[in-house]
Amino acid sequence: MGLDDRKLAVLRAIVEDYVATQEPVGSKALVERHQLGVSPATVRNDMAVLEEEGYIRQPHTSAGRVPTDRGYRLFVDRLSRVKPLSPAERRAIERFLVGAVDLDDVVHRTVRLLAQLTRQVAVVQYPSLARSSVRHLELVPISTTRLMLVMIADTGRVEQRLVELPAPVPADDVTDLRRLVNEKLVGSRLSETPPLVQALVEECTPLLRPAMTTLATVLLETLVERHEERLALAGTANLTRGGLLDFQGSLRPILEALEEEVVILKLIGEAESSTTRVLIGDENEIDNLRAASVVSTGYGPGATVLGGLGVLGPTRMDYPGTIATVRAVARYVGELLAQN
Amino acid sequence: MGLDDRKLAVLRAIVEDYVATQEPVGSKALVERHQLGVSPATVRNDMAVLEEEGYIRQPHTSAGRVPTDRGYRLFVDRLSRVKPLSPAERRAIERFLVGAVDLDDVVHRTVRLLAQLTRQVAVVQYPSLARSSVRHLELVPISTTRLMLVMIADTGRVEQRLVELPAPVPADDVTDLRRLVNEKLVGSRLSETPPLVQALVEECTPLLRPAMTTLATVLLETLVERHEERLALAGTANLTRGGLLDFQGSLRPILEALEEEVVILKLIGEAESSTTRVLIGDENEIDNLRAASVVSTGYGPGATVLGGLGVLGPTRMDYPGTIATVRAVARYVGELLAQN
DNA sequence: GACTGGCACTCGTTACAGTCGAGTGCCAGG
DNA sequence: CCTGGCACTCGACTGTAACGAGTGCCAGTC
Repeated sequence: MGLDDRKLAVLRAIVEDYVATQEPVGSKALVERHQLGVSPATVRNDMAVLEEEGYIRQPHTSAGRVPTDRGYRLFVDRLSRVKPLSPAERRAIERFLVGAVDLDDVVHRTVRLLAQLTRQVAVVQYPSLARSSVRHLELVPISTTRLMLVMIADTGRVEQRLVELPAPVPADDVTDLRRLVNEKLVGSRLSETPPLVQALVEECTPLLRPAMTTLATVLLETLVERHEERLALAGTANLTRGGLLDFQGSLRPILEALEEEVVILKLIGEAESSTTRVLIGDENEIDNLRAASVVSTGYGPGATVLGGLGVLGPTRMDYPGTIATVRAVARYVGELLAQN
Repeated sequence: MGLDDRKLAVLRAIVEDYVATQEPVGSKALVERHQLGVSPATVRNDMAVLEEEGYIRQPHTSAGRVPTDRGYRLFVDRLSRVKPLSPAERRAIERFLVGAVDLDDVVHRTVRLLAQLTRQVAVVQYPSLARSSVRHLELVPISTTRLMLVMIADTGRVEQRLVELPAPVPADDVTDLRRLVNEKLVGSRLSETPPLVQALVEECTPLLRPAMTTLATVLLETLVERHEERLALAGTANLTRGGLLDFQGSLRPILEALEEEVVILKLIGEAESSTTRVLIGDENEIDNLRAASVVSTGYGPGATVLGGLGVLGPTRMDYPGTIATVRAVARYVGELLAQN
């Protein structure tokens, strides 16, 4: 039941035309626009087979064909090659990312750039804390019983947290605490800190013990448990392109899903290696996104993955172009962070 | 030309019914649902006057009447009184905001709460830097020629910025720099820092002068010029309620405006006093938001205003309820920040 | 003078019938 | 295996008619 080359060519043509025109494509139009070298009737036969196999479907009898999720999948896997970016796009990327002053700035610029280039909704995860290491810990006394804990990660990410001490702690002791936590934790990956923090408490002088214990709790909470992965979003207005035909008429579920940061993080944050992932319609595990496709990849300096980024759009999207753009942007951001 | 009491009552009834049903309201339905004590014909005459004066209009001949922006304005100014919140709502607010661990958390919880209670798009500005004062400045050496500057404001806001030094600076000098900037700047409002920073450079020992100069530049940039006002957004999915009838059919312009943080900040950040502002449709200066209304207010501990918050929705919204909720949330957040 | 009941009128909505045409499936022939 | 031809389907569009909510106006009443 294998599909011969011509049937694949027909499928490719259908996907390309449908993506371009947003209208069901018929056999006649197909042979006119592509050099298939056969007649419409032949194409119709091929279409019948493709439909039987579930790669395309008819919205109604006597309408043209539309790719199914499965059809897009086949297209992405076997029928398309990644388009190289145009020089203009490359320049746009560089121009956009140059001059970012801090991490926030980098992330914001990236997400806007991605939205603009793909004309879709873009998402960028901040460099994951779990994959960062500690560059410096700072303790700032707010009052005698309150400290502000500031953690600076090697990615430039800064996290802060208020620590309520069980009893007043003099300034000198704060200095000691600061020295201790820095000596022990600086340089280690956040995912590896729990035992180190534990050790800190145990090795600590009795005098500092109570304060260190609370501090340790907050540290563990902030750095490990409360995996506070942040993300930035842009381009939601692009959802309205294609006038409600995409997304089966309602943006509601999409917008809802986009507000659930946790959900989105799961989606793009799973990238362990830096391979590009494409999730098409149904393949998506989140119900609200069954009408959408997601193209995502990991980014980071060299081969390390610090976080994920990607775009979300209608299943009817320009996959080759989108994939190329997502990859390119991820690579540039990776390089940028490497200079850090 | 004055509108007598009954005409005002008719207008109020029209606004209330239209907001509730989202359908043009006719004279018959009006007398049935409200105790106006007159016949439909009389109401029709009143309506004719109201229409002449521009408070209501007919979508088409032989349809009911719909309030105009001007009608809503009159309603808000003179015909409605702020609804007290239900105990359930008060409890919701408290429950939602209790347990926030840091400023980010407070802001995020607030914006979600506001979106949920009003069922509209909510926006919360982070406590404005310009109105905060410096609690502590930290300098973390990254390399011999790079420092991470971390500024902690009294509102709990933390800003960081990379400083590229013109020449290597030994650790001891960094300590000196840290001491100097803290001595001079801690406690002062950010808007008042420029002369202080200037003085710092001038009074500085020749040895530290070059480093201090660069540091000063970054300080001024970060703290003053680059008024980096941040904001949080939630509830965009609520725009889709009312099925595209609101916002004259297209969410596009609204979503676009919401992505322009600068624009939104202008909108809600202008609150100098903590009075509630209501902008209805056309009154809005941003073209993209001509089909929407904005209810905003300032918040902060006591009478000081640290930032703004508000909601955005269709002109056809429950103004009394929304205003009450926005005010209540702002008050709670203010109290929360006062405990800080 | 203000209100009311009655009535003709408007116009959007809905239903239904008819036409058009894109696109199909199938079949007989090359 | 491919092709041209043909009958068929069914959505999109058009035109007509009936319906009804809602109005404006007017003459009559308190």
